[in-house]
Amino acid sequence: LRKHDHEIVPKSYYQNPDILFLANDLLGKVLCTNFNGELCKAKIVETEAYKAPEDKGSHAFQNLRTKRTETMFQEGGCAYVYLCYGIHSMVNVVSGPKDVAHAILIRAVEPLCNIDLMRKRVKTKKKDILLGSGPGNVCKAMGIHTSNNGAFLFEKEKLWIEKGEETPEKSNVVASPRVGIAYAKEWAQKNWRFYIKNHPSVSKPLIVNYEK
DNA sequence: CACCGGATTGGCT
DNA sequence: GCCAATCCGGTGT
Repeated sequence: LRKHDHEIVPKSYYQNPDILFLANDLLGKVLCTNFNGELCKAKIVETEAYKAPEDKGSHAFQNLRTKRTETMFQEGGCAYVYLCYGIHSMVNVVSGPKDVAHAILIRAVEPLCNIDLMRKRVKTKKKDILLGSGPGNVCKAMGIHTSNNGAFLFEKEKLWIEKGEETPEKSNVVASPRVGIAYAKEWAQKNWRFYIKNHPSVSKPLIVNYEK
C-alpha cells in the first residue's frame, strides 16, 4: 500500500477537456461506495470514452440535451448513471467543463474491499475477480443505482473515486473499439475503450455481427 | 400516445 | 448460439 491509497481525486482532475487522457488515466484509480454505512472499493480496470457532441455513440450526440442527458452537461466530476435495457444501471464519470457533455463509462472493476457484500449483491457463484466485470455488474456489485445520478465524485459521501496506487500500468493499456454501439457507425470503430492488458476483471463482451 | 430499441447479462438449448 | 428480462427515453403521429 502506498501513501496515496485513500486520497480522493479532486474536482479539478475532472475538468480536463482531454477525455481520452482521462479515460486512460482513470485505470488503476479506485471506485468507492458507501451505502447504508457499507463501504466498498474496487479498482477501475476498463473504461470507455463518450465524446459528445460529435460522437454518435454518445447519448448527448449533437448536444442532445434532455432530462436524461442533462447530467453529462454538468461540470466534470459528477456521476452519470442511467438504466440500460430496463434492467442494468451503468455509471459514467462526467468530465470536462460545464456544457461539454463528455462522459467515461466504467466497464469493469476489480473488487478490493467488502467482496462478500459485492457477491451478495451480484447473487452469483462466480469468482471474486469477476464480480465487477461488465458495466452492469460494476453497478450491481457496488450498489450503484440510477438514484445516484449526479453524485459528486469528489466528495466522500456515497460514491467517489480515490487515487489508489501510484504505479499505474500506463504502458500496459490496450485501446480497442467500444462495445455495443454498432449504430454509431464509424464512431464505433474508434479505439476509445481502454483496459489494463491481461487483467482478469476486464469484460469479455459478445462480438456482435451487424449490418446497418 | 404508440412504437422502437438500447453503452447488457445469464440461463438454457 | 439464442433469447428473454424489463423499463423508459426519444421520436414521430
